[in-house]
Amino acid sequence: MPELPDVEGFRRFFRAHALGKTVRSVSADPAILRGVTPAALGRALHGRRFEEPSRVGKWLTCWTDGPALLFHFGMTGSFVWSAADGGPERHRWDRLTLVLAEGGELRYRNMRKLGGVWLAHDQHEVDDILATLGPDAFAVTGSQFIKLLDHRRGGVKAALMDQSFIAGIGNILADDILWQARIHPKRRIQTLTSEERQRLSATIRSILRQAVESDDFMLLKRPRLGQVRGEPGAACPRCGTPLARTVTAGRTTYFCPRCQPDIP
DNA sequence: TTGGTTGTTATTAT
DNA sequence: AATAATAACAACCA
Repeated sequence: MPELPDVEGFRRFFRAHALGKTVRSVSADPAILRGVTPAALGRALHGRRFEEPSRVGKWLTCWTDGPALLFHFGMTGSFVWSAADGGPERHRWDRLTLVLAEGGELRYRNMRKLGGVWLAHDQHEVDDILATLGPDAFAVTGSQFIKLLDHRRGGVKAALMDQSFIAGIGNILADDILWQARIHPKRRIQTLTSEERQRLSATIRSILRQAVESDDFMLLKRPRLGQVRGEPGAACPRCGTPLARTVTAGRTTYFCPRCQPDIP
């Protein structure tokens, strides 16, 4: 599922293929566009040149020398590049295709229709779309995060997944982070010791850094919960204890009952 | 055929 | 007011 490291990969991908390139034409599935029609999007982007794309949380903002395109990848979104000569054919789930004047097509593919594509005409409109997001989970400093925790009550996993609290962490990453930091997902934030808060902060930074650098989170060599989650009879990669399964904020949650004891 | 999956939003409850 | 729980959305897979 696209979480922060995946979207950071999409940012680099977009940059590698579209930076400095000019839009010749756009074709779009209206079902994936938010607040703009395919025709209006085509008019807004025609002849525009892409500038440096930026990311906050799971959102990607692709600026041109005019308006900006914003992407959210939902649970199944990705980018596909098709070179001018011999690239892959268009696919039924390619919801948006940017045909570039210099050759090639950059496609936004999304099997389902969660997520979407927005058009913003200026910085103010971009800010409006991203207004509810908390600070980016990878950009936030340790002391900023500790301060955020001071003002948050309730379950720790629910907070990590709350995009308005901190942006970029989804269900899979949250489980991995809490397992690595040895904190039970349902621990109340008020009950976390300052040592645990520090450990949580450091773990977020370390896991996100490795995930972003590895380019492919699933290939990370370090022991991770994500390597075994979902397997029948899954055991903790650290101690071999059978993993426990529960539901938090409506999402399946795996944790090690031995490494992550529940302290009320 | 049914249930499970996941990110976000909306709604309702605490 | 803030947090929690739940359903809804979409579409595939087992």
